[in-house]
Amino acid sequence: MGNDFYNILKTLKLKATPKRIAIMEILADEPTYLSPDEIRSRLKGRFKNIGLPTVYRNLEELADSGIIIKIIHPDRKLYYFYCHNREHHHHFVCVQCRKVEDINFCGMEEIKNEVEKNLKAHMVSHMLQVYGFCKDCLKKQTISL
Amino acid sequence: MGNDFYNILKTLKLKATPKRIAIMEILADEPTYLSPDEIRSRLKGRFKNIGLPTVYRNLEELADSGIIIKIIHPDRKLYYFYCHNREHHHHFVCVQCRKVEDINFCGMEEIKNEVEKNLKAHMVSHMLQVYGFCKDCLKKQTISL
DNA sequence: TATCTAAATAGAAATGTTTTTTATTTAAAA
DNA sequence: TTTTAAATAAAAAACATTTCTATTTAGATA
Ligand SMILES: [Mn+2]
Ligand SMILES: [Mn+2]
Ligand SMILES: [Zn+2]
Ligand SMILES: [Zn+2]
Repeated sequence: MGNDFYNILKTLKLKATPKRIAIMEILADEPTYLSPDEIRSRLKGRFKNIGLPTVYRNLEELADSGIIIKIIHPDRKLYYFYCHNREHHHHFVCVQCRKVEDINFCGMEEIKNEVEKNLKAHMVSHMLQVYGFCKDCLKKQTISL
Repeated sequence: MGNDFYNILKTLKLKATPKRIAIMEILADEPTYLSPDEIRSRLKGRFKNIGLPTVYRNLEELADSGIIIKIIHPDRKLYYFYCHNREHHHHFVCVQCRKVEDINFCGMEEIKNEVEKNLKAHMVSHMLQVYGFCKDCLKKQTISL
């Protein structure tokens, strides 16, 4: 039965509203990251009325709960992506076609060690993201490196 | 003579305007990251007229040239910081007092390997940032971890 | 199944950072 | 000095994101 978003939302103690489920379905079907407004456009095909604040609020909640991820983009806008990999990992983001791919290297141990032993600080979170051109975009030869 | 910002700007092929130099001096004197508007407030003490677009433009140019760094903050606002360390490195950012400290671990080799060998992609840039509470803020005991 | 309540929502309005525009000024090269 | 491209101030605009509030709804409970 594929992705059981209803039960995922239950587990997260969020009401399984049709719009919330639709947002997850849309993201899970999409191989690229999407902006809140693009997500709303897709929702318009399924719902007569849909408010942009609802989209923003749900995306924030779902990202906070960890079921979707927020892409930190150089253009400083918000983008979201559904990642099936439930392990801690990071992402390679293609700045041309918006593809997102897993990076299984993190270095968290070394970072944590540096922060806690050297700086005597407490690490709350870390972010690592890699930007570039993916395999397919390189093939298309539209980029001069 | 300390920091020779005039010549640094010359090297970067940027005009050494008084405001540009002042922005660099302000940042170099500051142990924390500053917002564009905070930088403008400090500039107001030195210049009668100073436009916010000028501050934004200069910060962007200086960050692009690599002489100052842009802090990617969870609050999604822009912050800038003058870092004296000219080696490639990353930062620990205290979300309470805004202190910035160097992290000398990067993992770029492993990341590059993963991106180029596994994903067959081309890496343009990467960002790594660590958020937390610094040593001093931990001492003040105002945080419950 | 009907009732209830906190959570979720639409729609409109506000927010506020960042960017654009244009006329003017200035750094620094010639 | 003269010249010119770069930098600037000021005002306006852009525009993504958030706030507000009345209404609706999911899902618990009787
Ligand atoms: Mn992933
Ligand atoms: Mn540094
Ligand atoms: Zn990690
Ligand atoms: Zn690095």
